[in-house]
Amino acid sequence: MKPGSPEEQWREDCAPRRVLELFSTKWTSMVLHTLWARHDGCARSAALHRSLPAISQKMLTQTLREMEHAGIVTRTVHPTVPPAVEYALTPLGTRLVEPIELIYDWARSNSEALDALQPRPTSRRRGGT
Amino acid sequence: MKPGSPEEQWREDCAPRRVLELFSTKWTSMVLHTLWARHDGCARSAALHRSLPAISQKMLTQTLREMEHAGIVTRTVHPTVPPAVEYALTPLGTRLVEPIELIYDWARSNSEALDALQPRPTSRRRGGT
DNA sequence: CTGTATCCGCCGCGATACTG
DNA sequence: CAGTATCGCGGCGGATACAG
Repeated sequence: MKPGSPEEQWREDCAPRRVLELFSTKWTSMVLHTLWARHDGCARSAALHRSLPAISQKMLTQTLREMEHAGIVTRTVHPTVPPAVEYALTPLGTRLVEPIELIYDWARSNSEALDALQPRPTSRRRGGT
Repeated sequence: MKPGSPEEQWREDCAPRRVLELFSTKWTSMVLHTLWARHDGCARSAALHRSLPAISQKMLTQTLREMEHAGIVTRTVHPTVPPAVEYALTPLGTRLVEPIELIYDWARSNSEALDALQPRPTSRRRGGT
């Protein structure tokens, strides 16, 4: 235990926080999982989009850009026409996949227990009767 | 690979999505980590608050409630005066800690690489000059 | 000590339209 | 095909005040 630095580890700019922020956005983990599980770590934008139809073009690009910036994917532009852009997991990103997959495994292993819970009393309606 | 269910696994109400939503809120992972790493899986509200001074009372309660609802912590009210409320990790929650800790480990192992990246070109300012 | 209620700013994210 | 710009809404989350 470090008596002098109880919570200093939670500075906004520390590595853990930076990573957590990645996953605080809606699509990061799904894009990461999809890229890895369904595209073997390398896919074009359109292919990813087909695997994740629910994501908007805007958020797909934005999410991938943040991931690129975090060093977990690379972005390669092939100067063809029409242009083709390929996203590939970096070794760093591949190592990040493992814990993410564990979370998915956890969720699936306990889906019964999770389903037994009420839908979600979260977010109360203001004008609710 | 399941050719017939390309993205049906991403229904809003499936277990993986439900879990991801937990971590899409700002404090869940930090509360989980803190409860486990600094309080041995069991702590009173005030103690947690002391370990995470940056969180507001409101968000601490709200986050813990969502975690309770997800079955990863229990909430025990001791009818004393003043009241004491104790939050404890469930076995389910304890198993969820592992992948979370791996993410922290990943972040710490690669903090150098992460630090080498630009601050964050994310979130562009709208009215920027 | 623990928790709820209210107000409110900020920004994540979707929809749409447009560029190369 | 890939990406950007813009608009608008919903809701996360902080501050504050109050209750048991």
